[in-house]
Amino acid sequence: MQIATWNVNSARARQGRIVEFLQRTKVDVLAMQEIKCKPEQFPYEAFEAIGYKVLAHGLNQWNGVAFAYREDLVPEDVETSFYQQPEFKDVQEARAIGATFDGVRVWSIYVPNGRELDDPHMQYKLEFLDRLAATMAEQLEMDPSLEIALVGDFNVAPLDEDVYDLSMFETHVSQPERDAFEAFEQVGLIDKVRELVPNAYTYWDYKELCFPKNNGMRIDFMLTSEALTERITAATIERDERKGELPSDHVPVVFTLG
DNA sequence: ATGACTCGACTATCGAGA
Repeated sequence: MQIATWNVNSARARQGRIVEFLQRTKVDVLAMQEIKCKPEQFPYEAFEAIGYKVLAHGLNQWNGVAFAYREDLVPEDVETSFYQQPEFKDVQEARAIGATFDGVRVWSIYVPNGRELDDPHMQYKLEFLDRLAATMAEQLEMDPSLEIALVGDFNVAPLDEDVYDLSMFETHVSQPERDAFEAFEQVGLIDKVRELVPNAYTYWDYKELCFPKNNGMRIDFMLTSEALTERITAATIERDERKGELPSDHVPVVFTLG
């Protein structure tokens, strides 16, 4: 079984590339972020034509998360938010969708952008990360044998090497954001992909030739509970997906289970 | 060697992304 995560930056604009990726890799489950549409606007036909079904959660043209999964799989216990997921201005945004595939609990997560260190969105981001870690901790305390994959765009660069030039950044690398990210490790969610694919970026801004200059960031992660981590046999970061026509600014991250 | 952001929204600038 293969699971992937990809911030696609619009499911409609990217449908051709997403379908080609699925045909090429044949991943079983693809967790998407930034689908930028409502469920009724999702381009289901292109996915169904190649044997994939879709679960989408989106409120408007912002955010939005989804799963594409092989049509023989049956998603169970679908949730479109996590327990006490924070709101911004009384709106619970479409930033989380969870479903169990073949016994693996997969969450597609799009962590809010904090914008600036003193922006209200930064407090929202930190609360979002805190609540998410607390929810995962509660579930793993009840059953440490759970196979959980918490994947998506975390909008945090945990290590200095995860950005091309530390002096260019204030957000994504701040200590509060890094502390909030480290909480996942403390509750038992492990970044096995980093061990298998060190020194790689997952995002390059569209602006200022960032990709040709390799001015990137590592902000997309696949965190796994201990039971699931033990099953991971391989991982890739699909850097070539940043090339060519109409790329997303993020690339897919993939792991394989034995 | 060059390039020099993209998407979706009340289609025309603008918010959002990081």
